[in-house]
Formats: sequence, C-alpha cells, structure tokens
Amino acid sequence: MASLADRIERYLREQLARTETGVLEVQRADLSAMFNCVPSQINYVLATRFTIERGYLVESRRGGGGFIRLMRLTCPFACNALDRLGQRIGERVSQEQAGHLVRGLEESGVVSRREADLILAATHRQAIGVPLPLRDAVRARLLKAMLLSLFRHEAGGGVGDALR
Amino acid sequence: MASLADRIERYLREQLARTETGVLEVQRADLSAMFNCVPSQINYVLATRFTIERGYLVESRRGGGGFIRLMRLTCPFACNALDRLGQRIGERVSQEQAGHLVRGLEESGVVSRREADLILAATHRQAIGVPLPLRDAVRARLLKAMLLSLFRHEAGGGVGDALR
DNA sequence: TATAATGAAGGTCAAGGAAAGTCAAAAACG
DNA sequence: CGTTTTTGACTTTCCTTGACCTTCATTATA
Repeated sequence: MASLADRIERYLREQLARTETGVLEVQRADLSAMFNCVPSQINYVLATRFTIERGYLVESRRGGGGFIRLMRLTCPFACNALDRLGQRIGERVSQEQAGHLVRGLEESGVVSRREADLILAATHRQAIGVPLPLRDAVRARLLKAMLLSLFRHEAGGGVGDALR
Repeated sequence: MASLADRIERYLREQLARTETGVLEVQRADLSAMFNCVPSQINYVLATRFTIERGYLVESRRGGGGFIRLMRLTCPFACNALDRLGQRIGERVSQEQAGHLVRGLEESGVVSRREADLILAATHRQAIGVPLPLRDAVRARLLKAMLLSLFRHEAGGGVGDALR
C-alpha cells in the first residue's frame, strides 16, 4: 500500500529520469492538483525524499512564475556533501537513517549495489546486536569508518574530516 | 502442539516461499489480527525466527503506509561453504583473525579490494568501539552479516525500491 | 517615475492520526 | 527452576492536512 508520499516520489523520479540534463522543473500547484493533495504535501516529499544525502538538490522560486527545480547530483563526494554527511551522522544513527543515507549513495553511483548491501548488513540491528542506547552509537562509528574507507579510494586527503 | 509463534513463523515462511523474488511485504496489524494476538508478538517472531543467521533480512517502515518486509537470502548459513565460514568465525573473532580471513577472501577473488577494505573498516576495534569481551562478539556478528549479504539474491526488478 | 496594491506562486509549522518498535513483567512450558 | 512465549503499556517514526507566512512579478496610482 504505497503511501501518497511514495507515489509522488516515484512520479518525480520518473520525470527526472526522463530528462537529459538531470534537472526537472515543476509547479507545486500542478503536482498537488495531480495527486489531489494539499500543496504542502509536495514540500514534505521534497524534504524527506530529495535530500542531499540521497543525492538531490532542490531549488525554488516563489511568486509569479515560481517553480520548483529538482536536480540530481552526479557526485556528492565531489563537493562538501561528505562533510555534511559526517555531521549528519553525528554520535548516533538509527538503522533507518543509515538505510536512507546508503541508498542515496548507491543511487548517485558513489557505491555499488554490493557495497551498499555490505554497509546495510553491517548497520543492521541484529548484526550489531547490542542494546539500544549503545547500538546507535556503534552504528554511527561503523558508518563513518566505512564511508571513510570508501572515500580514501575516491579522492585525496583533506576532505571528509567530519567523518572522524 | 505448535505455539503461536511457531504458527506465525510457518505462515510467513509459506507466504515467502510463494513469492517469485523471495521478498514478502506484510502489515503487522494484519498479522496480529489474523492470529488474534498482540502486535508485538509479530516482532517476537521476527526477532527470534527471521534472523540474519537463519538467512533472512527484515526491513520495515513505521507510520502511515508502514510495512514489514521479509527477505530470504539465497545462501543461508545452514547450507554450504558459507556455513563453514560461519562456523570458523564462531561467536567471537579478534581483529587479527578477521583481517586474515578477509584478505584471504580478497586474494581468492571473492571480494574486491574496496569491499575488503570496507569490511576491515567495520571490524576495526575503534569502529566498533565497545570494551573487549563484547567487542569480539559484535565483530563476529558483523562479519557474518556482511559475508552473508554478499550472497544475497540478485532478484530482478529492484528489490527494496519501496524503501528508497 | 517611484511607489503602493494585488495576485500568484512557494514555505513553515504544528496538530492529529497511522503505523511499527521497545521493554519488561507475567504466563506457560519442559 | 530456567527458558521460551505471550501480553500490554508506552515510545518513536512517518504521513497527511490545514492555517498562516513570505517572496516575487505585475499593474494601478500618486
């Protein structure tokens, strides 16, 4: 039973995939009319699904002739997204947060399917297997260590300090 | 005299066997209604019966449109070569043991350099970051989970798409 | 021409509801 | 008696909606 947010997300991703440039412009009102929902539902989808962690950038303009522009990032590791990633992880991460993050990296081509699965397996509750306050802390350390190991191959030193 | 947990387990395994992809999505509330039990009973079954060690992966999402997703892994520890690996790992492994094992897998071409580094990063003492009796146990679980993930079903048509 | 009004976008936030998760105590089992 | 199962109270996460706010372009007006 795909939720409304899921359907909107899927639609936007399809449209985005159809573009040549990886840039899509839409009108919020059009979308909300198309899906029979309140306009702010669109904002919710954008805020939760098209985040920088998942490899997207969203710009917009208000007023007459306003628009929402969706962009797929080709290389999140290239800009300072990695540092934000590290800060985002912080001292503790839930399994869900980790999942979103890793899927985003996979989507933007930073990690392969196998690598993503590897990370997800290691950040799974049962794999860590310690009780909860501690578990999220262990997961955060694991995630940072693994991302850092990937990043060492990806680019030279200096960037990604926030992962440590 | 099959217990309630046994019956729920059997039902889920039957449903899972019926799928083409090895992926089953259910609603916790549906199940608990079907078996006339409290919802958390479902969690108990999932936690005790559908573990990674037994060759299952469980994902879920809360909130509206929430679900529980059960995935059967292709190569449960119970069957072949991985079984021996799993036994060799046992309940605890030191970082050194893990290192030897992973480098061996890399040399024999089972895992790539990047994947090996990923695994080693996750099994590093500082990454796990808990005191020693426990740390080796966590490392063993991590190692098993990660190796198992490498043998996951390459089910066509985007397994896990609903979560992304 | 400078400015004020207007309408047309999109943004924010918080409340409420809909799932699933957690934990520990009680019960049942062997 | 120790282990496994069952239960339920409480928590957390996620989705949906609606009331109200901010920004921009255009047009009317002094």
